[in-house]
Amino acid sequence: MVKITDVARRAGVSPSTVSYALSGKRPISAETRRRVQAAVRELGYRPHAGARALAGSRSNVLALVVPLRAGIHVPVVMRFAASVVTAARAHDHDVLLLTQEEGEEGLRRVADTALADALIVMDVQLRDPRLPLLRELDRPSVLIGFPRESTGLTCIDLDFKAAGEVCVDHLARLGHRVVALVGSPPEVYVRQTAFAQRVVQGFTAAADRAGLVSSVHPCAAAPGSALAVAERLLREQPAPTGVVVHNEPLLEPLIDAFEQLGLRVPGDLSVTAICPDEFAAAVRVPVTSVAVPAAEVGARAVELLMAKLGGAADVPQATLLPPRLTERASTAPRTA
Amino acid sequence: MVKITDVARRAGVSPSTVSYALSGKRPISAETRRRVQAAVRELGYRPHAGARALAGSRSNVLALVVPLRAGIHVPVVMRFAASVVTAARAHDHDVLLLTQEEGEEGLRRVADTALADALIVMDVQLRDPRLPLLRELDRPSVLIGFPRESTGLTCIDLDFKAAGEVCVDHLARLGHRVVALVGSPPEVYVRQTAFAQRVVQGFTAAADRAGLVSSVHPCAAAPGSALAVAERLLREQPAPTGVVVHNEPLLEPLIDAFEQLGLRVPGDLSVTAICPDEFAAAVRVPVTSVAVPAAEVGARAVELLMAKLGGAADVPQATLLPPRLTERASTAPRTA
DNA sequence: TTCGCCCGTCGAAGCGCTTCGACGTCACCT
DNA sequence: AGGTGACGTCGAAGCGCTTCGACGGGCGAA
Repeated sequence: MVKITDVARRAGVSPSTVSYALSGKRPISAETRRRVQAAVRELGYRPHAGARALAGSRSNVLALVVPLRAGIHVPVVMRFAASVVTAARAHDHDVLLLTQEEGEEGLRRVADTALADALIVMDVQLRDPRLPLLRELDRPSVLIGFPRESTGLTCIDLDFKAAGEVCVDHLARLGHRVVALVGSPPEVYVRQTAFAQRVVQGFTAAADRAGLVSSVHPCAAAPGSALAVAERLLREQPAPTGVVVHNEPLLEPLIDAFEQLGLRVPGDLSVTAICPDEFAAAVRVPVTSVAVPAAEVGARAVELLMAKLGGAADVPQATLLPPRLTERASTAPRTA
Repeated sequence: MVKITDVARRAGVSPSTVSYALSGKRPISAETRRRVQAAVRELGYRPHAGARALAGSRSNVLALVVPLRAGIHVPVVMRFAASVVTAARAHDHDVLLLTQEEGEEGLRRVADTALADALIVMDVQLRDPRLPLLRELDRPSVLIGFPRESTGLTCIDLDFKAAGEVCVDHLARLGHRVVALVGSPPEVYVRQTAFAQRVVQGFTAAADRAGLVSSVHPCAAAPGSALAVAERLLREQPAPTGVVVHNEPLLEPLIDAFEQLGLRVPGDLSVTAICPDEFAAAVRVPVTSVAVPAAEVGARAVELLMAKLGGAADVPQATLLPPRLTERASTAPRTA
């Protein structure tokens, strides 16, 4: 293994000079820097992560807690995760993968052992048991999602409440008077998953405000459940003509189910969704949707963390990304 | 931060004794061990990961390369990943998440910096560019998947060739004479992804052996592509009565498409799949399938790695899990 | 009783890096 | 011409842990 002293010898300088030349924490002459870099290249030098972490008290590792649990849609989660990894690498950091099951103990472990020097937590619940821990931990953290009480924490997410509102407003503007929300699986609500709850709030509030009749239908992603919900919706009195879908895996099957029941989308029924754009655009009938900007959220979560690690005092506590609705083929003015 | 000297003082012993008491690498009296453990608990001691890695030249971190690229089904990948994380934790290791894009450079980096002390690589291609690197690296690695030439490497996976054969044999036994394989998206084959190629080999070989007419259809997971493939299959002369699906997201839509075209499953058409059991069982018509045992593969990959890290000399180079076919509702004897 | 050995413990060295204080040199100002 | 910084570099200390060799005391064997 080639170490910093090897590089120093080869470049004809002291180890500390090598360190400074590489970190830029002290001025080093252009000539010396060049020699050091040449030596690094020639020897294939890579600083030892452990040694660096010990001496510098920075591991350059971020811990990411991903929810791999019932009811959450894995491809969406992985979009967030992938963008976190990419952004972290851009800041010369690596990402440690923690699962939800590790829970608070896992967070405490990576923090206390100095394995990671910052944490990113996904799948936040309204009253999340991890919040006290995150507040007291000496390491900075960022939540992707908003708990009920977020003071003292740094949170970022799409404004899901506004997203629910935007969908309803869009349907209302098209003349729809009866709307329904096809939501995430029941267990997601039972757990009080923040983003799911917020969509319901926004959906209901906007419907009330606009004087619409509205209903909410949590919905598992089981086979045939699309058809079941579709039938249930059509039996309602009055029957909805506008539907908001907040359940990625159900989106396509649901539209199929409607058509199977003799309803045309958007002819008889307008559908909007809250999901990543790629999903909405890839459905057979491209769906008007509010984008869940996973890539942006992941990247900005990392930026926030880097700012906190850098000691910035002005890191915003709350970052709510405004919803952006893209009209596609699944919504149309109400007929008759 | 509480360190080993704090624990030592509290327990009335030397730091080295604490270390030995915790690692068990030297005999320590029961009484002393008890006092050390008490001190650890009372002070909430956690060894510093960096210091430990530096002194012990073991980081207790595994690097996992996950493929988040076109054509691969994310939920399946994450099953592997989740089981790797769980198994790693059971061995007191953590998991560093690398994406495919980081490529060879990423592997080399985590190995050379001693960030990780072992590697797990997924999504292996028949002639994978990473193989030379993995062979020369000083750190042990395990591949989930088999390249064409695997000598000098440790690989584990479902025996996909046998899986393809088992599916065909099952259909042949039911009397089907014309079979089709609905495979992964074209780009997966273009990349020479090992498991996809192996299924094709097994499928074709078994069909030839049994004297069946067979055809192979790579198939993207686009909207409406299920219907397109279904139509294409039915237009063939002779038309297949047995179908093997090796494409998770297409499984349910494909069956829907067949029924939409007037074919009953399994009445007119038998369908088998190669996918995790949970997926096959969750389709509207539960599908006879060969299980992709993601949990087992992930766990055993970690076991193999631990054996190699432990210096075991007898770690098997190749572990091919035999296919296990479960009959469900989607296959029946050929009628007429 | 004495010798030798093993068990349990200790002290010290050292893993590879960062960082702090110090020092020499040179340019610039007065 | 001497004083004053700033610049560029060096040496040494130390991050928290593991591990090696050594050592004392107890025991069994001779």
